[in-house]
Amino acid sequence: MELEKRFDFKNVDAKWADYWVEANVFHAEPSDKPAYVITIPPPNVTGILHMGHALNNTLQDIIIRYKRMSGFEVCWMPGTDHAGIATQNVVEKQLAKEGTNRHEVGREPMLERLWAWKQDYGDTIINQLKKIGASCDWPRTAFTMDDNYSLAVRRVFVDLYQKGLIYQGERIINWCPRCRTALSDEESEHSDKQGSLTHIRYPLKDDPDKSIVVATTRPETMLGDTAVAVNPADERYADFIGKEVVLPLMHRTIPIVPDEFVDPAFGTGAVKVTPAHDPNDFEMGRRHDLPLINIMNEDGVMNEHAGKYEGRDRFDARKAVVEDLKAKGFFVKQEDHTHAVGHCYRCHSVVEPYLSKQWFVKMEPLAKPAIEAVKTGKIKFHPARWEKVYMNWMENIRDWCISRQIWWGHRIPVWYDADGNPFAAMTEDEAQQMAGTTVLRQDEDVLDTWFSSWLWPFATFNWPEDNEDLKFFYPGDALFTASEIIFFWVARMVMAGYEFMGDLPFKDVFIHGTVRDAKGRKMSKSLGNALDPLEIVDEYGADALRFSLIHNSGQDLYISKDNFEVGRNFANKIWNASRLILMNVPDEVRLREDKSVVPDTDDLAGQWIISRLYSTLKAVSHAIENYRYSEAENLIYDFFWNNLCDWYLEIIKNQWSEASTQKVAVWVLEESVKMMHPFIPFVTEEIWSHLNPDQGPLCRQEWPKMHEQLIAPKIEEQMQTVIDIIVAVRNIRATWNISPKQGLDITITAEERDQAGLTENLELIRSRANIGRCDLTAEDAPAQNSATALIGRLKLTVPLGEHIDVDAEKKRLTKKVDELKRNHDSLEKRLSNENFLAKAPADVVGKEQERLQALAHEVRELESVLDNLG
RNA sequence: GGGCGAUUAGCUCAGUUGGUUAGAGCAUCUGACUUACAUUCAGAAGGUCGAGGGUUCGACUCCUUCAUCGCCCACCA
Repeated sequence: MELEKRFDFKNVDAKWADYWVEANVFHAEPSDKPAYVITIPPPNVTGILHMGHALNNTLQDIIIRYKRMSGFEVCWMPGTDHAGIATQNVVEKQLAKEGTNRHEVGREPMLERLWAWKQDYGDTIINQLKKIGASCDWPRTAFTMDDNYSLAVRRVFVDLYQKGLIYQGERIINWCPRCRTALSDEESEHSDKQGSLTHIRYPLKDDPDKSIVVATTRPETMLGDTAVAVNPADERYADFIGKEVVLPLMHRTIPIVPDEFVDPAFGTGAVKVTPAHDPNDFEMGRRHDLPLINIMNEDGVMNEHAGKYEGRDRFDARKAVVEDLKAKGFFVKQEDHTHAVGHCYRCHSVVEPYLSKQWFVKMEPLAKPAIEAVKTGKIKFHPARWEKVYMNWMENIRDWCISRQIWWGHRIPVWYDADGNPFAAMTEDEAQQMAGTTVLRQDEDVLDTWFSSWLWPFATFNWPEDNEDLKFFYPGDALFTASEIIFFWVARMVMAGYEFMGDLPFKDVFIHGTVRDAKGRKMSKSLGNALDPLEIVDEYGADALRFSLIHNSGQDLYISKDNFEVGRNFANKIWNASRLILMNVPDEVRLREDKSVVPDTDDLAGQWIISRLYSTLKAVSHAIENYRYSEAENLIYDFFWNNLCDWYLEIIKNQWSEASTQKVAVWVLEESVKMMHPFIPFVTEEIWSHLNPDQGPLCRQEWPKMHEQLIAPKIEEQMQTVIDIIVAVRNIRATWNISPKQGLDITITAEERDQAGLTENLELIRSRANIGRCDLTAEDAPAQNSATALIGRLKLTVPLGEHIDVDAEKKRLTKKVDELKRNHDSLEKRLSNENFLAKAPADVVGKEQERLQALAHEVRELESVLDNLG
């Protein structure tokens, strides 16, 4: 059996990406195995795979493949989210190109277009996930607007409505004038903007010479003012309270009211009150029974209540109002002012606080068990600090505005009769029965996209239907995500889980970093700095993409193209090492009967590599269980490359004819590809198919069985000494410019107790370091014209004749001795410190004493060598 | 205005209850056409662990102050 000379990752990637899906190897059904379920953030149907997805899905796939191999019935539910506003925006852009808009097209035809769009592009990201090897349960692929899912959404709405947790109310909400819909607080992203604070004079009605000056960041809203407020304790304005001012430009008379909310220290200490356009003003308006004047249309254009400004866009009106105030002498001044401005999280338009009738969910009761779950440790965040972020939000939770004035989504299951009485029901029939009439009108609005996302962990298993899947796969185990959607999604899933399933949706929440470019900027299409994962797959391979991402994953990842070479090189290394082994191991050994038996070997290198294999396996399993993937990868990399390839495969180069060598080599390779598979699935799957054509795919094999007793510290130590000696010889060659081809004689000076272990391995040292004679002696070796190296208690002496420059060697050794002396002296000082002796634990002191002796020994040795060098 | 995180080799990152000689990969330098791999092999060099102070026998690790960068939250117009 031979592998192709060149590792063609493109073929391998395509072959297995297809096979895994077609053979349906990732499908899970309720069974007698324990379940392991992860909750994947369903990507938007608008999405194409970006680096963040690639990282997120790789992390998930590692644990999933690991758990699958470890005997769990693993379910990773794939799917997409309808992403209401985002998707509608995309299709609206198409319409705009055609010179029309959704209002011209009409609701039903627009929905048809949206569905058609979903049909055409909805699978894009799913197909891309397949290419990077995400081992999802593909036949279960879900969509948040599937029929059964929609049923769950309505069930939840009606249920919460009946419990009194959903209500309708007229409030100031975040309004996106571009999308023409309400947004939740979370959907309005605040960022600091350099703006200005405009000071405006409002003259008193009875005494126009006197006036009160207010300050505002949104001058145009003055058109809707219905009062001015001052703090009742503010002496400056004591006389003004109860009086009236004339609103400039509008010539309306409005009262001056006292309100505790006003901070005398800010601005002028007097606030214009615009109840229809500011949440605080709205509250003040309620307290003082002020009228609400809405001056703006849904698209941000001034309406008939804005007087002569009607028909002008809000920012346009802002300028005009300021100009007119200046012209009429009401303008006082404008000063720079930085403040946070809300932006639509989908289209980035400036969000307008807007008075509107919307549906809300009362969140406090839902938050209670969700807080409890994290407090008691039933749900854990990794890293744990994110718990604080979650808690802070949960404990200060505010009601959730869930209605959206768009068409793409779950239509609110509420019907109104002729008098406007609402009936929340699963179907129109049901509503008709409740209403006692067939003349009903359904609410025009749809639900926030997250109102369906938060049901994902159980709605995807056909809740509310009671079924085996749901019983078996709920609750789930882990969730992996970036921090951005902790509030949007993670927190709400926990609440929904407790409210509707009576149990948490997952136990571990793993928050990973954000992928940034080499300069630390977020990768984004608009910046043009985004690396396309599929391009990387094409150029470096899917394994390289995965391996390199994890290799670089600390907090946030700073990624540039070169970073993917690590993964590509490693995959190539795996390929070639496998090729070497497959070339040298006969079929009867490779296909042997006793596949489960660890081969016996009595040579040091064989025992060593097996010991290293199991040391690594143990550490890797442990690291994966603790979500320390980059650590696991380093362990694997170090083992495979530095132990297996650089030493073991080199050592056995001339002993391939031995049966035990063949067995060890093929065993180590088999166990290695299993161990590496979660991280680097494509190349390992391919190699496995050559190693074991008849045992089914590697992804369904069992995780290597641990053999604790084969971890042999003594063997590893012995081998390490051998390695150190060989490295020392190579080092001497490099220092004195002696070709590896030129044989050398060496003498190893060792105490009696160290000789036994060495004698058996001299042959190994000789062949690896190209040594002619290798003497092992307890006597001191002659140092004339020789290079010297110390390896622990051993001394290596290499006579070099004319190759050596004695003065240079003296200089080199002197430098070393000085360094050793420095260490020795500081150690000695520490060991003579009574405090240290008294307070440090005995084993630390003991270790230090041993080390001091060793150092003293080394210093003596080198000094004597220096004396005798000649 | 609050809260959080980061700062370790030229670059990207490790460093698990404080234990002394701080580790990788890439890049750099030197050498190698060795029949698995030049996406390779052998060797080397490179760090007062952001700054100051403190706790301790001992600090990259714990506390504190500061600096720089980044993130999140917040209805001060």
